[in-house]
Amino acid sequence: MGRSPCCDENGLKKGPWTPEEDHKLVHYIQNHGHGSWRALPKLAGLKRCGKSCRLRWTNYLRPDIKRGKFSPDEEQTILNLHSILGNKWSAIATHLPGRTDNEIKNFWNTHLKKKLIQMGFDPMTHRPRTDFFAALPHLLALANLVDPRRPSATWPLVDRDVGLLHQCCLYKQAAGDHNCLMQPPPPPPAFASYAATDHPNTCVDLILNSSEAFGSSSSSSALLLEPPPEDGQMDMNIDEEEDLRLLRQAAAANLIMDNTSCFTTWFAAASSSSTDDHHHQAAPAAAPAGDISSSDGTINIPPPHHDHYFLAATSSEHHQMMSSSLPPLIHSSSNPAAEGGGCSSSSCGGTSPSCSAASFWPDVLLLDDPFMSDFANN
DNA sequence: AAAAGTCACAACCGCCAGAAT
DNA sequence: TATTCTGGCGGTTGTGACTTT
Repeated sequence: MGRSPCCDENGLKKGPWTPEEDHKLVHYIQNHGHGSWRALPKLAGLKRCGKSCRLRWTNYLRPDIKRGKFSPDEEQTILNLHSILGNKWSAIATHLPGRTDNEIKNFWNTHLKKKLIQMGFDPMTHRPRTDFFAALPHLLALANLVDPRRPSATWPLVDRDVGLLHQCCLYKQAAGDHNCLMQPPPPPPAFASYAATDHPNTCVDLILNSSEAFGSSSSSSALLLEPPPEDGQMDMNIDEEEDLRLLRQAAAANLIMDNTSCFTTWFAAASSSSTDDHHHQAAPAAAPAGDISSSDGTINIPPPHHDHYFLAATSSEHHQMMSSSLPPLIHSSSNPAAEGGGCSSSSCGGTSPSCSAASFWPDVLLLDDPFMSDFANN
């Protein structure tokens, strides 16, 4: 029962609109209204299909369109709405006067999506990403930081790594563990200012505590490592075999951020193939080039103050508890867009999380926005 | 200065739902 | 009821502008 595309007719122009065409279209609609879009081109003297005219008008020529950069408020609104509505650009656009769905969609695809990814969030679910393999190069760099026996130094750090740390905190919060010392660091790109403050959690602290986040703070199977000497002088001559042994031991014991098995797998893989990546030097771990976004690309890490350094182990019971206490991947109840359909099968794949757009943004983001509050209450 | 790469965004395409016939 | 028309939507592409090498 298909019908031919509206632009199949011979002689109809496609491509960019000329100023003359714009003028004809605007002039006609101002005088007559658009009426039937199919009939409009002929009446307005345009060699375009009605659909092209409608898009040109609604996305570009309409007088009430606000052009220019999106304000921070608009950006936040889009993030909030997208976390609930998903890719319902037209629905999102109704809450942003003067902005078209096309404009919002473009802004999302070119800015916000990348921003979320960089922060370690899945842009579709708004939840922390779990595809740790994708971050493997960064995590390999972090592996050097994880080793508390390495001397404090000026370590390069990338925003994405901070995003991963942010994930750790969010997961821990989601797990309902209130006993952890760790508080969520601000996510990047606030990292530069974060690093410049007297925030009690240094990067090393965060990493160490993040192991608690995914294990049990009362775990009896914690793998204790040697604390640094009292004078703060650390052994620079660490035996590589011993180092690798510890790493493998950690992986084998299901350690470190292990609410996803892939991270353990990563850890095992990293430790077994890390002779090139896991140097034992006083020099900082090399971070991927071009990814450093803090002001000078570095962060000063003071000596850790823990009595013991440990890679917290997770008992299988606790591991299970942690997994079950995490928020579900799909919050369909909070996402009418996912429930009500409207996603094409090609883009959503039915039950794909990309269709659910479950919100995992902090509540403050929701409460700040009157619309979001209303939405949440209804 | 030129080539290559990246970004931003206008425009197009195909599909869908509802209205009209 | 079946078919066609129409407007709308979301995904994708093409291309010019800009940046980097």
